[in-house]
Amino acid sequence: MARMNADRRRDAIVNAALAVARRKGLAATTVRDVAEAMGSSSGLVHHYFATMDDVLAAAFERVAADDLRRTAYAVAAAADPEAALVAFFRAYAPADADWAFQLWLDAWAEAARRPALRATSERLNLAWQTLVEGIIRDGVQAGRFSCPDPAAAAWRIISVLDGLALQVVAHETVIARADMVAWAGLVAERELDLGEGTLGL
Amino acid sequence: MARMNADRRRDAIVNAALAVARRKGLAATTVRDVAEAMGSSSGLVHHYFATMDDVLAAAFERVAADDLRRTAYAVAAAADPEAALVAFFRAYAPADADWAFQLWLDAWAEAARRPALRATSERLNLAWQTLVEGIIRDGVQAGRFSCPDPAAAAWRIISVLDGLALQVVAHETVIARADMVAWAGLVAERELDLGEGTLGL
DNA sequence: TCCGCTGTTGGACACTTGTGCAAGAGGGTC
DNA sequence: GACCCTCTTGCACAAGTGTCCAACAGCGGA
Repeated sequence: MARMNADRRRDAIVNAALAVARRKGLAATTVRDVAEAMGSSSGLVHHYFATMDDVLAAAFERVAADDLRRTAYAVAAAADPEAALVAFFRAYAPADADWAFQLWLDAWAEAARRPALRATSERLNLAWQTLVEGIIRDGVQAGRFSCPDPAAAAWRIISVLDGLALQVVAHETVIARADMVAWAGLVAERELDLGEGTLGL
Repeated sequence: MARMNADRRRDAIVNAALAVARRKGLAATTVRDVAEAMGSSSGLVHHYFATMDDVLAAAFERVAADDLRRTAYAVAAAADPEAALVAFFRAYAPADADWAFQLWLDAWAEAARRPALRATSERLNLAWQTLVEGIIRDGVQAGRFSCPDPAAAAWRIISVLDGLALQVVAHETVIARADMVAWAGLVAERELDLGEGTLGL
């Protein structure tokens, strides 16, 4: 294997772990899988990460933080608070991202057994909530939304989305993909005292 | 080990699996764990269940179906639709049932890798939704609730609950346990066109 | 050209996993 | 007492797990 400096190699490991996790899920990803995907030896993985928990946490962080950044960017580019909210919903549930949400499912379940993964998913969940809370506060300040408790409203909006997405990804057939976003949008409209259908989701 | 007939032994295995899953989670429960908890050999487990997937599915089913029965009973005993809804919320989130919800987390995540577990969690999720939908329909018929789409409303109510519970169990600190029920109750009040605080959750 | 640093190897280690199976034991029936 | 059916054992099997480490290789600087 070609030599790399520490930073590049760490990156390569995380990328390889992600490629495997995408196929098998976070919980089923092993050191040897990662090494093989990278085309190197398994010892190399442990040269950079003390435990497998750390590898998985880093891989999960890469996806979730990227998604968050992408979404925050789309939100920031929106013309008004309503558009920002719509941008959030659209970015949250891209049609082909079942595997990414499966990563969340694995992270939440494995949190009980893997401390590093748990810390990462907690941090990122908080960051997503903060993003939504920010959208709401902006809308309230601009006089477009009415919401007595933006923090709580943000948690509720995120939670319906998570709860619905969970059904879509884990059970596929029970809820239609389109309903997921539409229904979460409806909850958001009620939270912010918008007319039903205002967001057009 | 004392001899048992097929039914009793199957029961004993499921109970043992549950005792282990309660401590370690569904995903981390092994054949040998189950055998040890039962005080027997590991071969015995496979005499009754073809695969480990089947054991876990049966164990999960025992808890989730019991909870459902208990909740359905409390709901049926309620004096009016509002009380039925409150009974549902109370039964859904007992203070000491973090381990039970961790089972759900494991089931959802493992659904991608274990067909039997997936089928079971799908079936039970649908049953829970049906229960809530029934409460709503009864309330609408009695003229106490107003709800244009009981099926969708039921999914939304269950999903907020799941999404919030998930944060409580996986991350513990980010959401207060009391807020979980109160917030889900608020969403339900809006779904059914009840005055805010009507349910008193 | 040689040296030393550091990235990299490949396998050892000690377990653990689900599964399959020949052999044995218990209890009821004749 | 003998028989048989069924429950039960205990281990073999092959594969896989995370972790660790002595040895090696390649590159930059002297």
